[in-house]
Amino acid sequence: MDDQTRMLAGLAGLGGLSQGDVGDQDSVRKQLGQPQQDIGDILQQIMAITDESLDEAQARKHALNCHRMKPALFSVLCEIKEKTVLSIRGIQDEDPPDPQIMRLDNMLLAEGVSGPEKGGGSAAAAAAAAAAGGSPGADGGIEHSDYRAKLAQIRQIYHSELEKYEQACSEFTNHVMNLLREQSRTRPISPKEIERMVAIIHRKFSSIQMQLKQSTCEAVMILRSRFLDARRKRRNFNKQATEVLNEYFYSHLSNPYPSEEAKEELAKKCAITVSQVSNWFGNKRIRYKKNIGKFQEEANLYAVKTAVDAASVSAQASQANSPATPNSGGYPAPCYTPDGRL
DNA sequence: CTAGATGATTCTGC
DNA sequence: GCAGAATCATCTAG
Repeated sequence: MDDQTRMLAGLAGLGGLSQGDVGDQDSVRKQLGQPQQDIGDILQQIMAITDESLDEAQARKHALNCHRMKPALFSVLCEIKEKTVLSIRGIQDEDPPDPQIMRLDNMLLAEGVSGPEKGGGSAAAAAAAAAAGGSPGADGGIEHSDYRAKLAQIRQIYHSELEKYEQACSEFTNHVMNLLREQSRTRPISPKEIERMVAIIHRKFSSIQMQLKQSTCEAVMILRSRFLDARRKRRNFNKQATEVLNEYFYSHLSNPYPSEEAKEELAKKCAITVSQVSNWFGNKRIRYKKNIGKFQEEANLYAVKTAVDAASVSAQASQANSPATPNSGGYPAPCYTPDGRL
């Protein structure tokens, strides 16, 4: 039995007919005794509403609302609705928060785009600046503020777009809700259905929002990578720092592995970080080993230097340890004479 | 502009 | 976690 027949049967039932009498629409019409206002006509009128002007439609709607058959039709619709809603239920279960959107939210929060205005942004910028390496000076500051400015720009665009979406979403939701409330006078619409419709709309808008979040994340990543690449924008250590490091290296050539304390001391002397000292020694060891010949001259130079220093120190305290390398094992020593000549 | 130098990063083995 | 090695990206002298 299709819906329309069921509806007619329902109406017939309401009109005091027995089920057995409901054979076809004609018999219903006959039994109702209203040939000029039969159900088919009413349905026809409902269908035609969409083709009419607003005023006509309003008038027609009013006429339908006042029609004596309206409550009966309404209850039949309710009955049909009940069935369909039952079949729909279960499909539309509450879905858990989208992990994708959660990931994007977390990232935007961490990058200081969606979080509180001051905290995250500058923190992220500071992190980027810190990652840029302990290169002290004006450049770090410029990069820092530049990064912050760019991030603020992204943040602003993100928020204005988000606001637009939210506004559009709430406007659209209101509009749909009003429409549904209005329609609920002519067809059965439960508050739950309205709720579900609102949820559907929100889902649609949140998928749009996800696109916004995604593109914002991409923008942040591009910005970030640009600034993280800047960490490779290195500065050579100044001459004095290189000298201090070389002095230590060549005077400890047998074991050019400064202890943690020695590294700290060197870092302080050279105004660089301990990890930079480690990098420097790492690079130096490998490059020295690879091409001892090339470093020979430099090695001799520093050997003389340390020898001279040692001499002046030993003049004051003859028992003091000479910084000159005894060179027992470890890296090959440069060949030099005690007076500094090759 | 280019080659070499140099600081930083990444990968691998211990 | 550290050191060695390879590699990257930039700096710098010519």
